[in-house]
Amino acid sequence: MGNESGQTFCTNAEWIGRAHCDKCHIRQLMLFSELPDTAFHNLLHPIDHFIYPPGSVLYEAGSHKAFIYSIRRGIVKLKHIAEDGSSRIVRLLGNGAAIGLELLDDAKSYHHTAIALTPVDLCKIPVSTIRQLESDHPKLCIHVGQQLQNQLNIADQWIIALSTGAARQRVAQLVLLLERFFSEDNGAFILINREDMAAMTGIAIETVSRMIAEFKRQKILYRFKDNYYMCNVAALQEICSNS
Amino acid sequence: MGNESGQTFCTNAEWIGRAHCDKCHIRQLMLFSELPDTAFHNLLHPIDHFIYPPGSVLYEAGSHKAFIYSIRRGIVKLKHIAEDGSSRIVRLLGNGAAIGLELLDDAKSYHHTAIALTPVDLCKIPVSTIRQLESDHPKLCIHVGQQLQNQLNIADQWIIALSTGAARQRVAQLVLLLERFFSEDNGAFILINREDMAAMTGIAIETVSRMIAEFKRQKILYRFKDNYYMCNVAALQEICSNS
DNA sequence: CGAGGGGTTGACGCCGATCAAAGCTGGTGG
DNA sequence: CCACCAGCTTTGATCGGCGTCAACCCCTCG
Repeated sequence: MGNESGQTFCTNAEWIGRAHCDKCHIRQLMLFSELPDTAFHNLLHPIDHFIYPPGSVLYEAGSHKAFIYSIRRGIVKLKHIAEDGSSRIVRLLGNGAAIGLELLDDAKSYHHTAIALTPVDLCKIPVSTIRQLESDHPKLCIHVGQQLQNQLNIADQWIIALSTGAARQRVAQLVLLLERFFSEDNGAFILINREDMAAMTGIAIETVSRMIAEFKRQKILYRFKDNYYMCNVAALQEICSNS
Repeated sequence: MGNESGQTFCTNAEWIGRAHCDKCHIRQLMLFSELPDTAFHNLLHPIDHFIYPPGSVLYEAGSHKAFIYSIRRGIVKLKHIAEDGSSRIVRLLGNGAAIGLELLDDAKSYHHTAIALTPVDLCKIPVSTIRQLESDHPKLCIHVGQQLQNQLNIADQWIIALSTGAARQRVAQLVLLLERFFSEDNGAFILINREDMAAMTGIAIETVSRMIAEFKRQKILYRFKDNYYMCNVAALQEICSNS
């Protein structure tokens, strides 16, 4: 329902350069933690490092690329687009997450469309490179498993918290989720737009807007600076648990 | 919202015996496919084989057991129970699936309550045994990954198909799901009860009942024998795609 | 035969989808 | 610097769908 804003022109990623995993200062947070530095010499296909602006489409559902993406910094939404054009966001993923892992099993194509929600700093890893590293270092397999388990936990939460109950409760859960996962050091977080909120909760844009506006009027949610907001966690939890 | 029917008395599993994985005729379908027969000699803790009647609780969310379950035959529902007693089913799993895998990562406790929906034939595998096998046979790790990827796919479908759209569409999707995954050789499948359908789709029992009754009246869904039903797949798909 | 549990159906009221219109805000160009 | 515009958000009005409460049916089991 409605086009992805900016999708048409924002795919201009900035290439930062060849990735140097052996010197990566955040590797312990990423897919390749625990691999020795030497693992990255003599890779068949190189790993590249990019920064994508918000709105960039990293990949589209059904397309046949062959890359896994490891998110260094930023937020990516995984979206399902139905034939009738309506869309549903099934997951948000942030720092340290890996996306496109379905290629390692099904091999055919991506299951979702991945779009940058914020500026996204990531490494683009050829599937063949993953396979090479996996065969040299079986431990990598464990980390892939952890990534999957983590995404499964997120998916379950999505069902339980964002897809269950009345609209007010779902939106409250959504704000709590943004607060928990995406707030900066100061505790403030970006309020994503209403269209995305609607696609995350499965309710209409106008209803989402009404709920958010209501929270703002009640000072449960208030602007901190620019598009950064803060919220009253206890009040939101109260709303969620009200039958 | 209502007790689990039969939950109170049905936990009397029948112990079939010590599992002999090396002689298991369906091992290629299970978690341990591709492991050599010798892998199962000298296990620290034994693997047991059970049959649970419908309604049995395999484990409860938050409990601290230390077993993975590999389903040989039957259907298990994974359920989340909220503090207010309402519940949501997040997944159905059938032949060849492994449940309780979260113990391999988080280690603390189960994330859901697992309940047998049909008679369930399964093997109960101590976590320590999985770890032993994993360290001896890194390949097992790949199969755990496949299980997780598969469950992630199911969870995504749950969000997209069962938690999105109008009640009629969700129930149609649910019937299609039962038909696809759980029909027998003759194409018939068990119609689960309305309470479970409601917990799967997040809509009220009465509304589910109305939709199912409507499908029956329209002959889109009809009794085959006992509690086995068949359905008109094309008609249901039509209902799903009607905006 | 009665009791009880699940399924179905009816009545009613509210929540939320939809259509419509009016703010707001940031960006652009005169 | 201001006017204008486009896109997003908010708000209003309306109506249908669905949750809720309640009654009734059907089947099974004691």
